[in-house]
Amino acid sequence: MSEIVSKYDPRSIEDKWYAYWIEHDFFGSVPDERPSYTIVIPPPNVTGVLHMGHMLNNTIQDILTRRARMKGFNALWVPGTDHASIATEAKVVALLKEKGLDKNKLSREEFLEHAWEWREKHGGIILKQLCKLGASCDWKRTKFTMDPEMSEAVIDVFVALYREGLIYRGVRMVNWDPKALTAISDEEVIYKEVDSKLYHVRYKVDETDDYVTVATTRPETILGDTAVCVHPDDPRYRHLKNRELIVPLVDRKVPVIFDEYVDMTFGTGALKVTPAHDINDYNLGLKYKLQVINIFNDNGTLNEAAGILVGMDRFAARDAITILLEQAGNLVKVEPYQNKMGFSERTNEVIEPKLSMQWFCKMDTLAKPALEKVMNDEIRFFPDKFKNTYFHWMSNVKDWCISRQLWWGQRIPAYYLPNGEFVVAKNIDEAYDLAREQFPRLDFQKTDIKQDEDVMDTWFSSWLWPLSVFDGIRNPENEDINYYYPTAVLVTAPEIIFFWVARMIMAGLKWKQAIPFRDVYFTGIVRDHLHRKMSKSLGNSPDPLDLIQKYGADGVRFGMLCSSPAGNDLLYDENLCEQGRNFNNKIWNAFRLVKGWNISHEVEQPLHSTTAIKWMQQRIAQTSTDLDIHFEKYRLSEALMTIYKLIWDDFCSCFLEVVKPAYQKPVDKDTYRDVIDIFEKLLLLLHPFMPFITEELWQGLKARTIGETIMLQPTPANPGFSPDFLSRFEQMLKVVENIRRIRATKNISPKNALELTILQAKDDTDMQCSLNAVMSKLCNLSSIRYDNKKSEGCLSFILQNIEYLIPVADHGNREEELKKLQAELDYAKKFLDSVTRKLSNEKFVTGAPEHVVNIERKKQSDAEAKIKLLTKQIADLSTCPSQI
RNA sequence: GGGAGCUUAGCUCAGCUGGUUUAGAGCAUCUGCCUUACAAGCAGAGGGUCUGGGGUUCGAAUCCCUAAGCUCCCACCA
Repeated sequence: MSEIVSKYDPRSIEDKWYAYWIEHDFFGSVPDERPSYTIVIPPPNVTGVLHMGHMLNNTIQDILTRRARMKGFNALWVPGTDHASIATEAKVVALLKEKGLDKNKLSREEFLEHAWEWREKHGGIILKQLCKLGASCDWKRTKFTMDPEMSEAVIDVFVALYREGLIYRGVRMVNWDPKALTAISDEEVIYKEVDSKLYHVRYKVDETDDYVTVATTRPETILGDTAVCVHPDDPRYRHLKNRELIVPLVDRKVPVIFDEYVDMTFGTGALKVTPAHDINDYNLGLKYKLQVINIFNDNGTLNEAAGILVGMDRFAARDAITILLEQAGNLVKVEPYQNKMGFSERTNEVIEPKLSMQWFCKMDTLAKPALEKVMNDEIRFFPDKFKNTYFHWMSNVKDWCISRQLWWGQRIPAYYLPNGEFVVAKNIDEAYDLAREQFPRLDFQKTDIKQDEDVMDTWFSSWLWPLSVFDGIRNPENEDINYYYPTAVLVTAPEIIFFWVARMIMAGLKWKQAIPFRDVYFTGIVRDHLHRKMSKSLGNSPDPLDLIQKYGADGVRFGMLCSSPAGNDLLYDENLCEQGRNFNNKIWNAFRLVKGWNISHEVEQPLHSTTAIKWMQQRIAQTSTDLDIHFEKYRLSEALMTIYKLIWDDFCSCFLEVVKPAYQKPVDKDTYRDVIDIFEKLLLLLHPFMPFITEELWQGLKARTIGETIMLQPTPANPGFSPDFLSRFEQMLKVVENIRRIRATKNISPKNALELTILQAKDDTDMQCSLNAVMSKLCNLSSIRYDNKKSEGCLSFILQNIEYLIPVADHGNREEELKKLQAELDYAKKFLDSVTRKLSNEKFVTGAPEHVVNIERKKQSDAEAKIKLLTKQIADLSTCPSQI
């Protein structure tokens, strides 16, 4: 125990306990008889550095894991990182550039060496940062999506799916990233609204002096035009049947085609067709067998096929072409135009639709069962509104482009023979054997076989994650996979519901015939208090490690969780962490108080303590029940708030105030024992949310032996509670409040004892005596008297139709008192009115259920009684000319 | 263009199948206190016609319609 001071200092404590937990392997898990509770981490990119989104996401996972552990599950949280092909490769390329190295001048092997070196050096940063947060991952099980056995599983899956016909190779229009020089999937394209221009360009009709004007946002693609399309019903263009047009600048003759695809109302109703550079044009090209002219190099510059401006970048070419068109008199007009453009998620480069040979994974047969499992709630989404999103996407799912023109990743296991034929196999040896078998007449050596240059999409390894971390692909019946799978819950962001969540469900059903997780908890986006997304470029994202340094991991965890129901964005404000830190401090000081007491074996346990202990125990039992419900529904912030109030309001503000001994007096041993016991239970309930301070105090509360930890204690047993007792206690606290209000308004020091008179027949039941004892302690009452008539010189209040009197020397302003009473009376009358109106409505009395009517009747009689009392008070006060 | 969701106190949010709701919480605010655990605190107080308008019902924050504002997702409109 460090020196006890009034300010809690997490820094001296957190690292110590984390090291202790690691040392004793408390996070570790191996299969046993207990039920399993598994979470696999959404693997952060190896390039990643901890940001606020990770903080939120991983705090939630840690809370769920720790809670499950204490609930008697064999809980396992599997950590790991993702190789993130594009992001990492871009990073390594940039780093090499700094060193004066050009990726293109390196061999594949050389580049990969650099990449691995980079990942050895920097790849684990984010996981170390998670330790600071208190993450209770089983680090011995840390996986990386490019670990040899993980990669092997990916290759196995590719080969198997290929043999089943679910993976195929084909020429398609793909989203090309001219900066990263790779195709990317539809999900990696982000569409943004941009201000651009609509260019109206005229094409000469061959063998006439006529012109046709088309509207385009991309005049540079004119160089690749191979047709102009108009609507068959468009009267403006009927005369163009069988005509040809001349493409400006390149003087190519192209046909006019007629297709209903064209929107007659847009622009001039004539559409230029560039099959190589637009998906719709491509489709038209297929339909009308148009020539396909690719005018771009992979890096987005014009190639030889463009004919002019060769080598110029596509955007520079746009300006150049515009000028050329204008000079030739073919630019009719240019107007401002808003349209959506696709950008690469990774490089933010404008996507270029490009025709290329790629590998695809067929989705429809995989998607169908995966859709069902969510729609029938076998997999539950929290919040469930994401079911709609999921349904929509899964019902219209398109094939997945899984090849990437990169080096960092699992290389496509397709092997090409010199003549262009290929086989798909796990490795070169198998490929060779297979090729021999399939092409017996071909003459080739093993060294003639060349593996495909491309790697697979990162998500093609991540979709296997819940299986592959347990080696469930290569070894489908091993002990781990059968014990830990399906996992309990996936905690992730809604942005990757298609990238990842949907595909994991498909993979789980395909390879293990079972769902990968029972629940999915979608976190929101972390925003600043101005509702702006936290981002590097805005500079509004605090460094989580700085926050931990300032407020402690427990404080930050509190801040993250305090206001973030599933699916809701978290409006982060440093103020929340401050609240968390204050809470730490509050608990810390409660601990100081209790541990500072002298214990006496002679003193009897006072009645007020006995009563308060009984109450506190029952409040804990009641709260435990609430917590179970909150956790079941993933209402984590509500769960935290529930404990927060239990500790701050009930335990500190009320309970400790009752049981704490008078100044410099000792506490009796029974009370001490029970207080420690109660404190311990509270720490257990709080532990999943604030692991460090709870461990520190739990260790200090009683003598513990090395190797003990709060982490592995079971949550407190729930002995049940009496709602009647709790509500009586609650009412007593209302009396306390009123007495305090009188003290506050009349400036009566808490040191001056007061006499309380209750206008009621004497109640000396055990229960009432107990409650009175507590009340006396909390309000510093010298006596509690029962009477049937009012004495002079008192201030009074009414609760539950019982009048309470406190004698007060300074009687204060009678007018003011009258005014207050009158206001209270008015309120009561109005209330009675509304109740009476309800009750005199025959339809209500006959229509409403009996218990509802009874409630109203009770309200009515209570209100009547209250009015009577208030009226009497007012009469007393105004007839008595000068009280006291 | 299609779809989903949101709008309750200054802020962030609860409010489950309509009925102990003339609406709760935390934070913030205000007042009084450096009271012998804690000023990162204690005690007390104020604050909302539940976005507007209609409707259903004995009864609506809750269900329906409608208007406005905001947010997100999906889609190949040049």
